[in-house]
Amino acid sequence: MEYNFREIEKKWQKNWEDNRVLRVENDPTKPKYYVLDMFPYPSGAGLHVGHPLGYIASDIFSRFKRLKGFNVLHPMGWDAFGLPAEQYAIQTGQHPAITTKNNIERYKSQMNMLGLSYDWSREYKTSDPSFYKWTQWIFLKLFKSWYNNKTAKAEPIDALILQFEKSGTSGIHAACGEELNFSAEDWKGFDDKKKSDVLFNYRLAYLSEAWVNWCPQLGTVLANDEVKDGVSERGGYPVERKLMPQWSLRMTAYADRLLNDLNDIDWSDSIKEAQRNWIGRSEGSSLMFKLNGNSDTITVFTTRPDTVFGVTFITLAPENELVGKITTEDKKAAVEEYIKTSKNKTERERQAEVKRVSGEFTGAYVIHPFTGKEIPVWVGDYVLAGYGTGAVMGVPAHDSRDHAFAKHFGLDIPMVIEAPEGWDILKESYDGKTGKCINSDFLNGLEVKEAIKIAIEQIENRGLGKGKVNFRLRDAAFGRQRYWGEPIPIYYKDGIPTPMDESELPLELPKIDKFQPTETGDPPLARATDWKYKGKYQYEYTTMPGWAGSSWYYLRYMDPNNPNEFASKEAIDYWQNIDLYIGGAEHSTGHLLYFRFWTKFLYDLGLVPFVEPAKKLVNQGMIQGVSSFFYSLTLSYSRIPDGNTVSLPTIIISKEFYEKINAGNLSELEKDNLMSFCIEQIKKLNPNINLPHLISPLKASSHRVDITLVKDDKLDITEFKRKYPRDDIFFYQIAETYYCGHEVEKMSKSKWNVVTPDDVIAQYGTDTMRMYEMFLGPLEQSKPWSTQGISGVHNFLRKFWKLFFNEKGEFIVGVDPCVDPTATATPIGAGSTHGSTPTSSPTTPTAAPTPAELKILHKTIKKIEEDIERLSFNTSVSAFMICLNELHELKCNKRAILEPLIICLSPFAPHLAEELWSKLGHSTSVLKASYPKFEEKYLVENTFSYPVSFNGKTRFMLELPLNLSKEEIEKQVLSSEDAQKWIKDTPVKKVIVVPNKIVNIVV
RNA sequence: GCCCUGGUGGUGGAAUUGGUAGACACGCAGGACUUAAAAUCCUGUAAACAUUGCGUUUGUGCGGGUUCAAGUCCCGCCCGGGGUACCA
Repeated sequence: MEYNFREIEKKWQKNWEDNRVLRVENDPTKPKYYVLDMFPYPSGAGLHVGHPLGYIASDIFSRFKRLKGFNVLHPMGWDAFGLPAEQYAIQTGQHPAITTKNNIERYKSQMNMLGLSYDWSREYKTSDPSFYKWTQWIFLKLFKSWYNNKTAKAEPIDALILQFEKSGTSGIHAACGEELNFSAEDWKGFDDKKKSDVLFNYRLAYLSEAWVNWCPQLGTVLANDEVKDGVSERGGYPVERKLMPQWSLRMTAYADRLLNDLNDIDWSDSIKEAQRNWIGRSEGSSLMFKLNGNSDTITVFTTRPDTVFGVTFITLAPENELVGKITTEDKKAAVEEYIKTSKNKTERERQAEVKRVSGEFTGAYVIHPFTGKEIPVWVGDYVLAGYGTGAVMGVPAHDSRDHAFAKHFGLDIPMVIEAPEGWDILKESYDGKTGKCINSDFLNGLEVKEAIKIAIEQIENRGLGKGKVNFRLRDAAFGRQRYWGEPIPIYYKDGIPTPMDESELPLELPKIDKFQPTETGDPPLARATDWKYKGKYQYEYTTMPGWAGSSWYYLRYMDPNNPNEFASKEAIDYWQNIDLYIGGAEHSTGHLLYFRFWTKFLYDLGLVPFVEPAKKLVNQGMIQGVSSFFYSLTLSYSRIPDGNTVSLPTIIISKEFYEKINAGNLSELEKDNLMSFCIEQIKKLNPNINLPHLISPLKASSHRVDITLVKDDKLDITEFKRKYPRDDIFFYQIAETYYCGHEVEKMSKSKWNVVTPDDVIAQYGTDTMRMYEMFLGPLEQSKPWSTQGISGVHNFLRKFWKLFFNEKGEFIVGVDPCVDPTATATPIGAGSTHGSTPTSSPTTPTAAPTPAELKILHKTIKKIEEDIERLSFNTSVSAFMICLNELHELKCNKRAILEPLIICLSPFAPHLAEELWSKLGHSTSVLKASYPKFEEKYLVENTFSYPVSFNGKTRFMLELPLNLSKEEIEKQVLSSEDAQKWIKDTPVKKVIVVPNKIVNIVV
């Protein structure tokens, strides 16, 4: 009987669905295991072969954990709010909900085709009001909380208000926008609006005037992690800085915990490192500089207070509000001009100009707090408004940026830390953190590390500032001027942002006629007519960003249909946090930070009993596409005297020609031939034209071609011509085969290099696809997609299948009543031969297994288990192949061996396993079986084949009993014939014996 | 620039704690079966030299080092991939 994967796979996918075998109950009697894939944003393109890599891995892992007796939660849902569907809506008018729904259907059918064991009864999408009700609910909790630095946790804002009423800000140590100081009386005197403004300084979800990343083309604000290289991550549109009222989440309050707790989770070093860098903790000190002849002060943040005697200027960020205040009359025009031009720069321009120094002197001076010297104050856009205090002390000798600035404007560069011998401080700053202080008064002679400590002490003693920690991490911009997101449950009453009551949630997205901003520049939600709180008050028009729902979605799977809570306490207590989380590395600083932040917040509120959402995180590598290219001449003409237009032919040339042309290596002869060919074709296309004047030098360009037209770099010219039926395409000097060039790139529709799992599955089946993706290499490694080698995996499955059949195609592995190593979960129904009828066979498949066979089996059981546990799926596929090769050699088809093997294989090739399992007479799914127990006794050997090496080079093998002592081994080895041959007359200096490993003889 | 990764046959990759480098698979070559092909099965396959056979030497990006022993550890470089970008 042939291995008919098409039939088998269809049959079992239907069976799993019909019998709801993949359903998971919250069953406290069983140990839990939570395996989660990062849920996808369902784009219109569907899944390509890169997507399933992680899904298959997590599926194998889940199925394995089930076999090991765990109650496994392995759900899937949809990150359904987002920009692409809305952009599409703007272009076509199709409601994003419809686009999203269609895309989800496609994704889901593809996932089912992959045999993924999701419990679809727990599915949801973040755009369901029943889901985003709880996203809004968490937002309200954030709104109603502040962060108490004393207790290091979020606390109710009401408690803070009580404190204000009692004692004002005194004794309060809060995470806030700016340090405020007011008394209880002051507080009581504030009107409602003022109180609201003050509280926004403390709330974890707050509204403020803030510098934001504004993307005019998308018409919205973006978070830092949504901006890459100064352009939007989605769409690649320019981003500029803009000051506007803005909802933000006070994530900076959690910076320390987000950093420290990284130590306790099993995530890859690279992700942890990326997060550490993103959070960017730096220790230093604040330091005040008094303005000369003025009561104002400038406070800077520095990590190098040891260099304070090397300060020769102060630089303020252009956005710093002190600039306007301190600039002297004569400098005003120039400074204002400078601020204006720097403000108008997009982020991209600003970044591109990093190397170019710019700035302007304000005319103001400060007094150096230790030397009393006058120090000029400058403005420069290398100083960022959003970091530290938006002001730096310029120490040109020991900071490369200050150095560039000082050099450009001719400021002093005095050395205060001893640089290594021969260092030219005028040429390059010495930024190193070792050396002794010089020219530094009380710091002289101290090492940098010690000097930093002393300097901070002095600064604090003199009341000039204090030791401080700064973070690069910014508060997360939370509002989007967009339609397709969760509405923010806030309305405006007398101009005061007021939260809705939790009982009034969800606040549903209103219907609107168009998805663009209004004519007056308001977000699309302003188009909703009669959309007012209690018919009276205007709602907030911005919506939440794409990452809002994904910051807590993993909790909803635990109790997805609960109308009363985001998830019940019982469900959360049972499932706890994610045991294994798999997804792409592109989320390392966005999603994964927000997701950790929200978890910590929910923990502070006592809503979840853990501080980290995912214990273990694995990033699957990207599967890249291989794009194909063809090459053509770029033809151009000199002006044609009679002014007629000319039709240009497309002349396709070989890769060699393309390279030669671009390198300018074409010989005169080649050039002439090519020219006359071109002229000939041009004449064909333009019969009435006199000789056109081709311009040399020749130019050539490359073009992507759909990879479905290319196989092994060979272009299918017939297909190509059929697809592009034009009479102006000519192949130059190409007779039969055209060899395309290729390049490895990201797999994407626009690059014509997409391979879908559908194609692969149609040809080889799901089980082959699953195993092949795993066989490609380590899960975390990126690799280009190639089907070279897929036949090896396919052959393996066919060979495995054939083990169960004789030459006549009859199923020959019978029911053997005496051996059932799988035991516990599924006793074999006595005599019930469900499926096909076992027949007797000359190979006696019911006979007892031999020690050799048992050894093969148990070696495999052990290896597969170990490999799955460390997510090394590629080596487990090899292990199966080795096992099969060995069984094949022994012509083994005994049930006692094959039945447990089916279980081992079932996480990888679940359909094939189910089919064989049922043919063996089982009436329940192999999903309900138990992973076979590994028995050490079958692997025990009494001899070991020692590799014997001389000076580290292996020369021969020697089989020796295991129970020999080191000395005996040495004796045996040295007296062996082979060893004597190698030793000859040279004296043996030393013999190293590592029992059961190796023998090394030094001569 | 900085941080993180990786670099092993013709190809994908294996070697888990310093202990037989190249498992497994693809590809290729040869053979069996076949009228023939496909499929299947068997054999070989790191390179160089030698070849009648035994073999010998080299070899995990490059250069050093530690060690009885290095793909694995240390130092200095080169190259690819990813992240980040004036963070004071």
